[in-house]
Amino acid sequence: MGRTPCCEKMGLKKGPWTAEEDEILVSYINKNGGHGSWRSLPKLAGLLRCGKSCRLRWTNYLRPDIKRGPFTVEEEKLIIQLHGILGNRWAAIASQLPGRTDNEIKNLWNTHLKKRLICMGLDPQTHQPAGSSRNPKDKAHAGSNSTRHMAQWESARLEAEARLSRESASFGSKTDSDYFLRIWNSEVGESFRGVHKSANNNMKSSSESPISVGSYSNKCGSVSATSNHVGSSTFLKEDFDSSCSSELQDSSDTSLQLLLDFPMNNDMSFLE
DNA sequence: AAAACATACAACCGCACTTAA
DNA sequence: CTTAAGTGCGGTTGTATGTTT
Repeated sequence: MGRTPCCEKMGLKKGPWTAEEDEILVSYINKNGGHGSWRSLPKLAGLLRCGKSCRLRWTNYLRPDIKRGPFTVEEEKLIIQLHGILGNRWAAIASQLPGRTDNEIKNLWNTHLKKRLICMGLDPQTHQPAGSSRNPKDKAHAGSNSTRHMAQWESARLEAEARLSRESASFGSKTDSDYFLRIWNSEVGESFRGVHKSANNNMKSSSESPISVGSYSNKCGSVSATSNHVGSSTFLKEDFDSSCSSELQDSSDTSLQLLLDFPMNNDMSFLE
């Protein structure tokens, strides 16, 4: 159907935003209690930018709730975990990291995290050991990782719900279970359930489960325990030695560990 | 000191999806 | 139902900055 350009291209500015432009955009949005129509915003605000550019600048940089500064180790771990589940769905991943934008996460992934996975000998797309899916058949197979994983998710969800109802009277603080349910009920879980739906008919019980999350954590555990060629991948030692072997310090670590250590054989004893 | 190279990140582009007429 | 506008998203590029030679 052929899209028309979002704006007249002639005479509109491109490239980096100036402080003046930022100020105009921010004050316009503040004054009007929102951006309204992005398309008409530049004209109304007096900016020589297209609406798309304004939206991008606002959502990725000027929004007041944006958390700037370096990513924490926990955030990086979470991104890797979520990427294993969701793939390159940056917006969905960003929705689990308050104050972080999809663009920021995408940049982090492309500049740091992807390399780390490669250094660890993992395929950054499938989170499988590199070279394990050279067979073209495996390419199609890779798409079913989440399919195989969904039974575990579903089981874990049911377990968590049951456990939560048991514990709800005695716990006021965050537990593994409620964190799991929070994810399950979030966009991530929603996305996963979407996969579940579409793949439901193809679902077969599988004894082995080389799913992304499970195999990833296992790989990390074994690598950090045995690898002699860590080299530049300090990530392995610093992040995963601590996360895989030391005491968990807080609920977020615990929650992450829940995902990292997701069992590969439907053994849900970790929930007990 | 300067050129070459590498890295990080903001911004752009185009496609896909949603919604309203 | 069809069509086009509006918006969101992911891939990619351009440029500023840092590092190495």
